[in-house]
Amino acid sequence: MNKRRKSGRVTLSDVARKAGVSPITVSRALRNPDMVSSDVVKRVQQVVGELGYVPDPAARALASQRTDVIGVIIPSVTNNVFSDVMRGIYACVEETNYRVQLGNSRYSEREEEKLLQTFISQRPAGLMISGIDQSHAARLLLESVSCPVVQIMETGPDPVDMMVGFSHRDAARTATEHLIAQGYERIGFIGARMDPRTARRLEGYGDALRAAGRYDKGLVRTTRQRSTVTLGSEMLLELKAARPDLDAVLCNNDDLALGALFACRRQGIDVPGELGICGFNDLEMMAAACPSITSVRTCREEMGERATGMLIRAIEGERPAETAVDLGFEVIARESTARRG
Amino acid sequence: MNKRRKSGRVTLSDVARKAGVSPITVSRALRNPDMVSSDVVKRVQQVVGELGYVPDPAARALASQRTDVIGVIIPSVTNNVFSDVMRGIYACVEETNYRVQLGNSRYSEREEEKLLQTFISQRPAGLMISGIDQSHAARLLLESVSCPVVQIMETGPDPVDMMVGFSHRDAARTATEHLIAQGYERIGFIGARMDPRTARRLEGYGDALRAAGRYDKGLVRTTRQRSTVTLGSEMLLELKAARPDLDAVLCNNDDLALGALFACRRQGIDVPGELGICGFNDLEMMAAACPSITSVRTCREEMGERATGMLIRAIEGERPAETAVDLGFEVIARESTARRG
DNA sequence: AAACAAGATGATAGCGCTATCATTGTCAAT
DNA sequence: ATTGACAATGATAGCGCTATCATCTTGTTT
Repeated sequence: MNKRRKSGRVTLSDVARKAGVSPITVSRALRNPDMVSSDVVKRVQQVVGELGYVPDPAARALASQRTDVIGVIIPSVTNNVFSDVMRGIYACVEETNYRVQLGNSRYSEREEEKLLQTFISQRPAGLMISGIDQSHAARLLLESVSCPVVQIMETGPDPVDMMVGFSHRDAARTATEHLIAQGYERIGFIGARMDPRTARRLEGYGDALRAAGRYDKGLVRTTRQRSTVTLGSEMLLELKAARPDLDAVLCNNDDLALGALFACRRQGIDVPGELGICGFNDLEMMAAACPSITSVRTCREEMGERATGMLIRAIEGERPAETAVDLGFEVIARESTARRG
Repeated sequence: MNKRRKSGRVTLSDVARKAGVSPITVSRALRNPDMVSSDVVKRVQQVVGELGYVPDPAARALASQRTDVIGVIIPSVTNNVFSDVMRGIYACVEETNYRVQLGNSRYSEREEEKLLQTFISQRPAGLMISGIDQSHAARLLLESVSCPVVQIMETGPDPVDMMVGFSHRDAARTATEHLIAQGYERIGFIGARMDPRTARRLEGYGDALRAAGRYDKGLVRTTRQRSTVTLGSEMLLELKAARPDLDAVLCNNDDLALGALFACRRQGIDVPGELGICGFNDLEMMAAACPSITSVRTCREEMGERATGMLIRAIEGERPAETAVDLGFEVIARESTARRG
């Protein structure tokens, strides 16, 4: 009777025994093959295959004080914007040995701090966090952590470590300037889920209109509700009812823009003649819509990829020269704002 | 000079020393408080707070042979359908101590097997996998694993362990019958990303039309491309060009349906008069569209929640009575198929 | 031939936790 | 008073891996 636990798992020692070398040599053959003669490496790999050995990540983490985990904290798993970023992250990570651990802060600072705590207790290889508006506590945690960190989605001064994003404020300003250039005069703003990025877009909208001497806060509608297409319809109708002179609207994101478009169709409001509509993010459907919808193209997938690439390079000791990358944006003008076109 | 490694981390022993008890007692106070006197528990918790102790999951995993990880394998992180399911999963998991580890198989069997292998090496507390069409190797892995397993998205005979989903075939059949009942006669099908679930929907479509004596394979268009709104427009136009007598179309999913709607608008095809359109999944935007689009409502979020709940209960030893849950579906009739209504 | 560097391998000792069994103290039953 | 049952706590020994230092080959240098 063996009273000791034992998991029944094939271990390094099993491989070592069968290959006729010591366990530590097997470890080296698998992790640092160039420290071991090439025929030993070959023999070890053969035995690994025969026995179906799979390393135990927990044991490795405990012994070496490090893991292959890249912790990613985003505020929403549902939002299209983040799922595009995730796609970029997975695309980049999948050809490496790193694993992604996803945390969902649900737009809550408390939740974010808790997640950070949990992640850090796992000694992650790297951390990725969305936004630049961490709470003080979260910021301290991030600064004290010993692994590389990338902030994504935005650019800003004073990165914790690295940063990949673009300026939401500039993007919204440019989009608003586009509406002005198209000859629209009373340009509204509708925004849902007012997170810090959305707030900065609203600022950019304000910048452009103030510069043109046309800012009117009665044309702005925001809500904390989660943004949906239906909500876009409702908000547009509400704004239009309150301000019948409204002749264009900058939407906080594409869902709202699509909702606004449908509302117009339903009410017989001509787009772009009677009302111009501009979205934000340029989801794929914007081009397909009828009329097609002007939007601000942002490189979401690329953002995930670049951030992951930088993180992995930093983990492996090659700190990139440029630690803050601005991926920019582009206003894609389409039918929905083609008043003079 | 201490040559031993040491991570600088606060450990159980530090807490034990300060609280004046043995490490194992601290462990018990935290994991099984009812095995320890209540004042010791209180004292330990106090010290944990003062020292900021956070348990090391790797050490725990190694010593106890188990983790709090729930492995989830889905084919796509971008697809709206899965992100709704994910939302349900996270909603359920976030109030527990389990963690989700997400794996993205990208619709590849190889990838799925690899992920399964990786997950299993981590001794997960439970596994969730989408679909019922695992490869033989994956099936063997799942059957040999010692933790509970839930298959989601579909129902079918012969679950590995537990199952939560609905019948895609029945759903598509019912949707097709709805089109027939609305008086449509030449009903087409457009489908992208032909995964097993999509294939079963196509079968359901065929079932209904064959039963009505109206099946015509020339009315079916499928592609392996990933589905997008733009693709929906293209496929509809192509099908309509090839078969001008087409008077309704069942779309494999809502993106395609939306694309089809936009294409009709662009071509001046009247919906629902000249063409009926039915989607699948009932994404939120279907109700907001103009005309609103008929679709098959599926309980994606609930599916994630139920599956996670069942998994956690099984992990904790309470095997649910019902191991295969059919969540059903509902055809939501809207304007896009209201030819007689 | 002696001395040494570099390369390959091994022995040892943990990483931070928990399973297991052993010990102690307490109280009711005999 | 003696016994046993039970509750609370502790001592010990790993879980499967790798960091560290030690040893043993080689080939190279003078």
